[in-house]
Amino acid sequence: MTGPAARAAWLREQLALHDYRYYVLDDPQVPDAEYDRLMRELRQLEAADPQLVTADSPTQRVAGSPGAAFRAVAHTVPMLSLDNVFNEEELRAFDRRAHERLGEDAPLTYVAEPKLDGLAVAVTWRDGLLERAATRGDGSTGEDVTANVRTIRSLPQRLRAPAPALLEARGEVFMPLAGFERMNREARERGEKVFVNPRNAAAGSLRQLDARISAARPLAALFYGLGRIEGLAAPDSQQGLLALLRSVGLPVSKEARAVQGVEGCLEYYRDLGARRSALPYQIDGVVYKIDRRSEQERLGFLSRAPRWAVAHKFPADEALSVVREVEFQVGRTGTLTPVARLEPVFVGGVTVSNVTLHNIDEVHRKDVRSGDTVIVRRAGDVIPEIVAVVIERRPPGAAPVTLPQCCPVCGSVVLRVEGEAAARCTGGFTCRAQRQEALLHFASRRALDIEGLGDKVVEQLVERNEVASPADLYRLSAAQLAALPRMGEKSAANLLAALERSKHTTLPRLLFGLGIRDVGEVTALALARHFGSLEALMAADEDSIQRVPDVGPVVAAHVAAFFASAAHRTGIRALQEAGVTWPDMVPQAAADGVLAGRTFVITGTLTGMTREQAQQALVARGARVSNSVSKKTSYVVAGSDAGLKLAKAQELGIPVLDEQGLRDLLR
DNA sequence: GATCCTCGAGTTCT
DNA sequence: CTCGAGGATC
Repeated sequence: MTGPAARAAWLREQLALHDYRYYVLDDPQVPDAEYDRLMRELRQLEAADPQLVTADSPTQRVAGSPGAAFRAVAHTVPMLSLDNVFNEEELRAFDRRAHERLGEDAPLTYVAEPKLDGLAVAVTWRDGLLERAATRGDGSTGEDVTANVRTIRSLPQRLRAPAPALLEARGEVFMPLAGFERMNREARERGEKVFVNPRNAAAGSLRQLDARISAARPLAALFYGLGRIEGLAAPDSQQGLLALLRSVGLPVSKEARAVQGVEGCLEYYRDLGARRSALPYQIDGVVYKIDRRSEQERLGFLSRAPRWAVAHKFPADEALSVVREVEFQVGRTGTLTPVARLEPVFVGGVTVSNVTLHNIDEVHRKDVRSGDTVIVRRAGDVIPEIVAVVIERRPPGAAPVTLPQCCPVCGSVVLRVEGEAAARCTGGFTCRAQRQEALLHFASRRALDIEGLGDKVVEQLVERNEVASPADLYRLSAAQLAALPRMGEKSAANLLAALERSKHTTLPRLLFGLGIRDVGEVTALALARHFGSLEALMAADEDSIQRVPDVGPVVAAHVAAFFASAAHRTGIRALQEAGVTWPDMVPQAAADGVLAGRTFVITGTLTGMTREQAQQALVARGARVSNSVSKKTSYVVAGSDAGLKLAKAQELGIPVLDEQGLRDLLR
């Protein structure tokens, strides 16, 4: 692609990037005039050749205009932004240029600091008293936010002596994560709107016209730069500046550190990156500044950024994308789950094109519509989510998503039980999607564990009407399997062997695999233990099923109804006839063993054994193994890379065992 | 009746 | 991992 088409694509990309900075980060990096210039050029290209117009082109939307309600403040010394580097190579190039300009061969001393995800501010103290605070704005003029900044507790109204006659310090106002989450939780409880991320929360709080509202917001600030200073010589290094700021009582990052050369910078970057999620505030990268002021002065400035400092960004974990459509998937139990199909977007290190919206209420709460521009996040947790819709960019005429009346797969009526979040297809096993998902569940690792029977194979088998129920799987021939696409003789033989292996199973696995509503792994085990055999369970009435621990009226009714169905009874007989067997279990009332009465939670990665093996070893000794940490948990076994569960255990003061500790205990 | 503890179900990508 | 909801407990 060359010529106008390539240029148009480039312009769209640039504009999207600026939109992202504007809407998501609230931190535009180009003046409005530059944005307008790019937009004008794109419009001209598209007017000359309408074929160049794409649906997601920024020319196709209605623009919103930012309001200005605060008094303007001119910055005597411009507030510059920083140039960004996104990788090691670009950082090396930056360092090389600095060396060349300085005519210096030895490694340079840098001060490395976290780049906070907040709002840059300039705060002035005259004779030690806080006089004025301003946002960066476009760099030469910002907004007067003195009243709001005064409410930030970590920021002194009066500097500690000896304070210079005048000090304009520059820093970042931000919202610590704990405060952000608390504030959003409270807002949600009151039914108010929540903030998309800490950055927007900080920006919104600072722009509050009513300073009493800002005062209630958990804002904080850290300082790192100098605007003006009078009555005292400016420090001759960045380290000296940080020391001065600290000495007059201003908050300064504890993470700031002097490092030597590019290698020192990279080491700092990797270290901070690894600890990023454990920091109490959100950061989007690292800033390196050449330490010595004499060197800073010799390097000077580019048009709008200093040549002696650079921001090294972490890969973004939020990005903008466009919703192609919202589809409804049908699950094993018939649940209709809305899924947003997105324009593929690279976020958090992977390309995301599908995002679940959980249920229809969630869709309406976030008000996601086809064609909407949305903010997609894939943060520490793996599963991407739609954080919010950028309302300003909604295409005209976009209609709200509605729950389908009929199942999109089989056309059966969709029913939504009053008070329940989920809507269900009533088709049961007549619905192809439900049959397919039920088979996949039956074959899954924790059920019959049929290796090689993945979604593609099952989809084919169901589509060709070769398999309708689990028992049909065991009647498949090598020839039938080998006829499937992407399935050769070898794979077919492997799958048959896996099917053969799966015939020797256990009662809990079978019960789980049948897919009775509300019967998962744990409940299946409890039922198996209590009744000992499938026959005993099938013969039991609702009341006796309720006597199983943790089974109440709802679950008991589902179990009884399942086995009352003639189709299910036939299906089970067919499985037995196909040769599926499982040993009966000895019914046991309560567990005994050395660890009886103790509850364990296993988290993280173990090295010498799998989590399943650890679980079995514990259960064999009479312990309970649960999935969630609470006051009732006796021990948490934490392998490497343990996450929130370990944190929760520490918070609740629950003893934590490492892998060795677990071994000792088992011995 | 309220609250806490669990379990179940659904989901993404490499 | 998160959310919703069932079950147990006070």
